[in-house]
Amino acid sequence: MGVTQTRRLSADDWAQAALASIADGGLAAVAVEPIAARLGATKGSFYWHFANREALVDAALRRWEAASTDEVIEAAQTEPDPTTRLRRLFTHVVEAASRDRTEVALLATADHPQVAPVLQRVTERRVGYVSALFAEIGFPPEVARRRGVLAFSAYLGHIQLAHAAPAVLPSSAADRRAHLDEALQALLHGAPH
Amino acid sequence: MGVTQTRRLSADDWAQAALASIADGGLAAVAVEPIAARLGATKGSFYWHFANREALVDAALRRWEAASTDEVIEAAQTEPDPTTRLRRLFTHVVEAASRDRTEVALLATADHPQVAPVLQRVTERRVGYVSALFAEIGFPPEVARRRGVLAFSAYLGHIQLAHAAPAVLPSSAADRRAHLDEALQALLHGAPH
DNA sequence: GCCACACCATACGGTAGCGTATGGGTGTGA
DNA sequence: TCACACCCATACGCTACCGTATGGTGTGGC
Repeated sequence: MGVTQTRRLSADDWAQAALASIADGGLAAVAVEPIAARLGATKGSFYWHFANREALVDAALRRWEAASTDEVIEAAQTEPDPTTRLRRLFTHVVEAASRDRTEVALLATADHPQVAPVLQRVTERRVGYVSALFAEIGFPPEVARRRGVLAFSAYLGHIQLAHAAPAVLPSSAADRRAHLDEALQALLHGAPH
Repeated sequence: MGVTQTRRLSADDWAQAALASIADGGLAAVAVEPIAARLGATKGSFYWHFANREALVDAALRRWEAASTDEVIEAAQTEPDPTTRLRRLFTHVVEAASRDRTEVALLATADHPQVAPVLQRVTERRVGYVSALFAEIGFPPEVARRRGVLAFSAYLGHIQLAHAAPAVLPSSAADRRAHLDEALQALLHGAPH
């Protein structure tokens, strides 16, 4: 009984806890002692599993990169029509970002030498995916690419707004829907049918 | 002669240096001792002008808020046509953000209790301005607002991309122009003439 | 020419975090 | 059951920073 678990910890437990710390406190919140306390352990445990803090950050980022690539695939793969797939992707990904703040938190430390390459890879994959979607809809490659970058920019800016100044975003469900319609209409204008 | 200046420092000198630190190291870089070293002074000077670090951060943010409101006004006020004004605003503000990283840096600490209200005010003002521009172009108020929010989202996302994954953005001047055209075309589609 | 005050340097104590050293406990295979 | 690898706690030194205490210096007003 009792809350304290006598179970031993694995390296993965630490990585998971580190990722959770990133999500709600940014990269700076990945601190060995606080996380140890959160896990009900001490640094002694940590330094057995990892060489140093850098290795922990690396493990957490590896975890995030893997998860964030799986996620995109899972999102809307069932939907045959690419246009509705784009809409579903948008709604899903915006909602996901408001639940899980990891992406915004990592964006906040895009400069960091360990974060930068991960963020670049994930971003390029995502932009590539959205661009492919526009191509599938029927836009010529260069246009599709530009629309894809624009769509991803709008997404990034949106989650940033939701985080920094939610008051400017529509609050009611109806307004949010109208906003999404407006955005999709703009991004898809001139689409071949 | 010599580099070392015997001049005394003002509170404003400190605020300016703090803002510069934010620009190239984020809020965490606002540390008394490093800035003192950078100014060729010591903490003794600082704690004469300010009560503590919090007051310094406050002064720096105040400076930024003032500067960032003046800036928008100055940008494109001479241009009579609102559509070209929008285009000029876009190009100006994107280029400004790549020179001066303060906005991205502050966005990275949008959670911070001192930063949050400043960021909200500035964001609301800017979104309001762009929305007004769309209204002036001829869109009905609700549509103009949505287009304004969308345009600002695209802007935010763009400068974020330029910072975190510049490889996905167009590199040549011609491609950048094509990208801007595409974005404006999307944002302005269905505009009354 | 001197005094007072604005301005600043130096020295100190305190905190949070990183990393190391060292020893103790615990399970498991021989 | 004994040894040894595995896992962890405690204690320590180190660094970077915040804030305070205290004394020193230059300069304007008289």
